[in-house]
Amino acid sequence: MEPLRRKALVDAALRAIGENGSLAVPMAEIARHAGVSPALAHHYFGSKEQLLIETIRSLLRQLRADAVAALTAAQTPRARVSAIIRVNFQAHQFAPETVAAWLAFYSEAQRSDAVRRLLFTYARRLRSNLVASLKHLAGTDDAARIAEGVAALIDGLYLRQGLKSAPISIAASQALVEDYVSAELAQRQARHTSQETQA
Amino acid sequence: MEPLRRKALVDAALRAIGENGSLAVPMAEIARHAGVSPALAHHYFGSKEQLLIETIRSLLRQLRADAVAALTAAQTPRARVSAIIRVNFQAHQFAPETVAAWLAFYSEAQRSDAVRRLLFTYARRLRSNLVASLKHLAGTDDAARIAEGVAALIDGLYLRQGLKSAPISIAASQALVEDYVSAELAQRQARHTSQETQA
DNA sequence: TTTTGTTGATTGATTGATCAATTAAAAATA
DNA sequence: TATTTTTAATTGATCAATCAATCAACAAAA
Repeated sequence: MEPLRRKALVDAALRAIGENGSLAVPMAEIARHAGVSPALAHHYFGSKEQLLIETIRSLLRQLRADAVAALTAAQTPRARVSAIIRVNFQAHQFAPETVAAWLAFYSEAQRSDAVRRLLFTYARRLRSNLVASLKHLAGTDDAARIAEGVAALIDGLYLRQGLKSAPISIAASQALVEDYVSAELAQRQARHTSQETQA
Repeated sequence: MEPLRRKALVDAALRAIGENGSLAVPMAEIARHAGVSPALAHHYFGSKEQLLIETIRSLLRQLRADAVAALTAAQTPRARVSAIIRVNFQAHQFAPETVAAWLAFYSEAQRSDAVRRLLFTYARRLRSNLVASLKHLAGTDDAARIAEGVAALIDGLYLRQGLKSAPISIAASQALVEDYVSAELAQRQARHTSQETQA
């Protein structure tokens, strides 16, 4: 029973948080979503905070699995970059409830060290993956800079999607990031070429 | 007394929210920051929600004033774009307490229509200002796309700053956005030139 | 019988909001 | 000016609601 209940409660927490747009959703509501009593949620997770942390872990685990799969399929460095971008814009990542949950977690990171560590670890891995691929396409400095830009763009587009007043679609958001990478690489290419011309 | 108290309470709310990283800060703590009793805060604002809304209004008002000043000083379209970017990266906008408050407000926008409307209005004005200037430098479609990119970049860099695990400085963040604009405009220029060559 | 799963009832703490009471300031009146 | 009256400012005390957490009790399975 235990693994079943744990999964059901984690899924229920994500759903409840998404619906509510806040981590301040009562344990009772989460438990109701999972079809159990509030007492049982405490029995298995000990505290609300622990359940929330497990919920974030579950989100990140899924994201990582998707990323690994996408990266394995990609053959060239440029394709790897696109794969990373694509994973972050996957449909279920952009589902309103998921976006709402992410936003709530980011906000919570300001108070909880544990949550901050989790999000930080994810951010580092994302950057690391991006830099590794970009290094084949640009110098170390440019790779780091572009990686930071891509990560910020993804976060920003995510945030704006969360406001629902989104002026652009998911596909357009993804295209915007792709375009950023292309423009930056092209600009670097041009700089490089002009330097050779000058020399 | 009334205007004095209102201002003191709004400032106190911003500070308390920033310190706490959440809108869930008790009215009593906000009142304490302002040196008055909790009852007085209710007396002047009626409810906690109203005080929070006035607090956001105050933030947006300041930002708008800064933007107007910066835009007035800028002479060329490109300088206007830089001015808008610069204002958003002003030191006091990046103060930890301000970033924390912004994040909390974004999260709150998912629940409160009033808050969402306020943030949406600000986002629309930012976009409008950007597009107006960019139209002098690129076509309508490109202008809209680049404006969205700039806005998303600003939001994303802001978000990442909020996690404190910021790998890059404020100046570097600002430079990154500037570079995005330059790269996009250069890419457009290149596309345009090659088309002429082909023709 | 022992272990595991499960819940209803309850508790203790937090907190937004209210209100009667108090003080201080201002206005009106003598 | 002095006195009374009215208005504004302010607070301590308290209420009512919410909620995480606990626990004793019960059911089911091993």
